[in-house]
Amino acid sequence: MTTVLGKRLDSAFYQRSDVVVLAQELLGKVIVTNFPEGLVAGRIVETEAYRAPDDKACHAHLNRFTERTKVMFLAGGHTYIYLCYGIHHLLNIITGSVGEAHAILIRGIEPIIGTDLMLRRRKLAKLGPRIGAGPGVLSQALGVSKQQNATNMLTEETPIWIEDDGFTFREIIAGPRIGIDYAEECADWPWRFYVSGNRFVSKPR
DNA sequence: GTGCGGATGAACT
DNA sequence: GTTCATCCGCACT
Repeated sequence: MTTVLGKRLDSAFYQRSDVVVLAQELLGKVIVTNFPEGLVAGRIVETEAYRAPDDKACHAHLNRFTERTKVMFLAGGHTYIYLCYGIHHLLNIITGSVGEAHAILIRGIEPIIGTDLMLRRRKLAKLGPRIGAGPGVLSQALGVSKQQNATNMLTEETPIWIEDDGFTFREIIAGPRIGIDYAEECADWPWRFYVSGNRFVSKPR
């Protein structure tokens, strides 16, 4: 099983049921993609937790089961990637056991490996926040799209996986999630987590 | 079959 | 601060 900096996160990590804790623990982990054009890796600096069935912002609120949400009910360790605003592919990590439709949205990454390829994919000349700050741009930098939806990152060779290299950030900040005003009282839940002072954290509108 | 709006980003003013 | 690109999922007929 290919790794580049540490060991891959395993089922024991992904399949715990507290998605809000896991969203915090994902900060500092390294997300890797390996496509024919090259391998790239970035450290996760911003996440959001989405929990079924009680969270109104979660696509699987009340365990709603549709063609789109069915992958959320798979075992922790699968990807959930969907198209938002008809343009942006948003990358989520499914957590919990089979039937628990929890997801963690990756919202910010700090490039570590393959920065040049990420810059090319983003059509940028030099390194800056626009390479990885925001859920849409980070998917573009990593080269992921809906085609990688439902990837099981626990199997042998996958185009996308997450590693733990032992690194942890010191100061984590919690705040309300972005872009979910419709979610009523759930809109205020402080389930967005980010690294204090890191420039690859997205900016609220 | 149709209509609405969204877990956004970029380019404007 | 505002506008717009762009399209699928979902609810409803």
